[in-house]
Amino acid sequence: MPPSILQVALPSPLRRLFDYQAPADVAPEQLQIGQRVRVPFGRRALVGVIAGLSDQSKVPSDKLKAAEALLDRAPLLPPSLWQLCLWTARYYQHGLGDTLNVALPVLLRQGEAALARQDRLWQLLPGAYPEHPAIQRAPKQKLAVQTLAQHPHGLSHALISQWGLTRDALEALESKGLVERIEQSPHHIAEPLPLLRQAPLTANDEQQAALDAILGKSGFHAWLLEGVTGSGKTEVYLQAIEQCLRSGHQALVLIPEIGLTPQTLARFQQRFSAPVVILHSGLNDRERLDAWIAARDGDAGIVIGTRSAIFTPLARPGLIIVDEEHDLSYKQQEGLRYNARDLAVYRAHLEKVAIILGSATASLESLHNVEQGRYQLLRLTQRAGNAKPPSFQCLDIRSRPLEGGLSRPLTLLIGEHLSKGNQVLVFINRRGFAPTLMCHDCGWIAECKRCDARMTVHQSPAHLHCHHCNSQRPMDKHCPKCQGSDLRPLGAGTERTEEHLNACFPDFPVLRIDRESMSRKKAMQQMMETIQSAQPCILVGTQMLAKGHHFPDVTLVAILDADGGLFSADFRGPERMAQMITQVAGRAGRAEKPGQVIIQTHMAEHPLLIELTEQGYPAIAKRELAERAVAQLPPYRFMALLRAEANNGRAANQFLEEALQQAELLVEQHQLAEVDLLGPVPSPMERRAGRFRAQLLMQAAQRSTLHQLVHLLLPLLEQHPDARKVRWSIDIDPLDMF
DNA sequence: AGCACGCCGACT
DNA sequence: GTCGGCGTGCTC
Repeated sequence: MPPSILQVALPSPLRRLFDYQAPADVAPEQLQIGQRVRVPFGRRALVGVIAGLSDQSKVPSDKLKAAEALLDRAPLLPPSLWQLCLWTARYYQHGLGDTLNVALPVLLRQGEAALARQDRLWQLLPGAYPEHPAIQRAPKQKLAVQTLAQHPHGLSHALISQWGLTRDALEALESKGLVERIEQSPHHIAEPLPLLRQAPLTANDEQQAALDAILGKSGFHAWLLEGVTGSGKTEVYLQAIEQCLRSGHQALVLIPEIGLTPQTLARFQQRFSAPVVILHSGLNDRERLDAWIAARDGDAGIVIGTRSAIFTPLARPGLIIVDEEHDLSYKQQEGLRYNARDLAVYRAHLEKVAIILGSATASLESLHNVEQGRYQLLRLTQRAGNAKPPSFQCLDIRSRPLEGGLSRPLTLLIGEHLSKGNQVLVFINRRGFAPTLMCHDCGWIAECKRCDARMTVHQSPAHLHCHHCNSQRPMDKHCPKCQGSDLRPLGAGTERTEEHLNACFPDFPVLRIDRESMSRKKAMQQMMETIQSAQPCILVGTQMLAKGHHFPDVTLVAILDADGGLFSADFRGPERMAQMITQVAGRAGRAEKPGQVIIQTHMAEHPLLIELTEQGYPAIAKRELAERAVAQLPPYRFMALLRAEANNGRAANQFLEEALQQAELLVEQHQLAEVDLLGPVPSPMERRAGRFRAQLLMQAAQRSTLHQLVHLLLPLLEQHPDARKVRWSIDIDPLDMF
């Protein structure tokens, strides 16, 4: 008798499975692990996934309900992706149901059929050609005809936007009798198309060596591709993908979350005629599901997406790429706190395919994996066209007055570069007008009412804004403490720097690039046009400037305030700062226009800055790693962070105190070796959005010890009566301590 | 997490 | 008199 009790993973924070009887109309032989079922749960109906089958249950039979319906005829996910989800839940100590909830597209979580829609295809009719007189004044229609000409078997309606086509243009062509719409079942057999739309660039020696290495191995292999900006990592990706496609496989590419529309994506689409699926935040639920199905069924050759794309199933995986692998956006910072880069490596292992981790400033974790022989290092050191690396220089601003965050010598230097017809990039990692509003009479400072933080001053419209909880309030007119009216913004953010530069250089455009200025969609396009026109201008911006884009006509990069990173309480502070400065610096310059990088600082003799300017990121990374080894910090030791927050400060702390006691007991009972329990301590910013936050840090020399401890501890915490009064979470391999 | 049940305060 | 505050308990 085949097992007929379903153990179902449900979208609920409860870290366990729920038993059900098979649906009345389903024979036990039809049941398989990985199928979705709709089940009654309390007073509602939920969609869950069968995670186990058994012929018995510990639940008394009068409490056992029957599932309402079986939603899939076969398991939803290919075996490797199912394994990845199981592993993710175990490794990050999260419920399987909630993990699947993160991994699956919304419509599948709601019970939608996991089948491609009946495919609507657009196809050229005989007599349609790009020079057809009826479309000579309609560039979009002309483009559509050109594109459809490359798809003799029709182009799926779902993919038209990926090819830059619009429904309107196609419908206009339809009415002109030049194209037709056909309905086709999704798995039609298409004849192979020419793979490339555009010839590859010629690889230089280093790129070729990297490609030879990567393509010379089969099965799982992890490569760390360390390439300075401009050294052509993307070309290595593209040619590796080309070979992957030629062998009939699919490639998965993870990219960081980027505010600016990345040029990289365009290069993928321009190069290949294989369907490229891009999972971006603009997709609606149906489009996302269609892309997911196209990937799972092997209809998409290349899948590109941010963090969550690591959970996209592939019918024929051949290669995984993680671009800018050091980027923090790969780590999810709430709920299931997974790191997509780390999952990607595990997934490549499961799928038995190669993975390329690329970065100009590789994370210390990855460099450590190279040391350990787990990853193999490939280096690209030459910049395209033999462009020289930028020259670094610290500018000591002690006792120099700053205006808009800029010292006089820097302002003069900016003027010089502009007058030579060059562009200038000013990096300031602070949004708003000024980070502080102070009463000049009594020293009062405007603080957030809900956080332990100062309010940031914003202009146009003038208001105070807390960047931690997003609360806003009108600017004070009088000091609430002494009634004085001399309230002054202190320090500079992007708005103030922009204002100052506008005043200094009225003849040159000043373009501000930060979250505010980018929220207007057209603004960004206009800016990109100005930048690409190569006319002299000044770019002022935050981190956003440091990601993705390259600005070939920039010859001066100014970093206004490097000192924050020098005093960071976080042990990753130096690594972050060195990555940031190197990344910003890498945006500038090309062969005939070498870049100059100026770092304003009060600490010009700080060893880290000297090391960075004289030896560069690799030297810092090497020394930092050595220091981490001595200090027994990650990646030489493993961390898990138990966080708690509550409306009342004592509750969070008390919960963690009790967790500490339980953990100490477990360490003793199970003789767990080399474990440190540190805390509980208040979070670096104790109060945020009105809640008090504290944390308990657990460290161990062995990953498995830490895993065991947390695994034993969590059920105890769940049972704890206070567990409902505080919000708590566990973070495995935390990347920041806030 | 949801959702219901249940027992005390200011309102149509 | 009720609407609704959130404490507590449960979900196969």
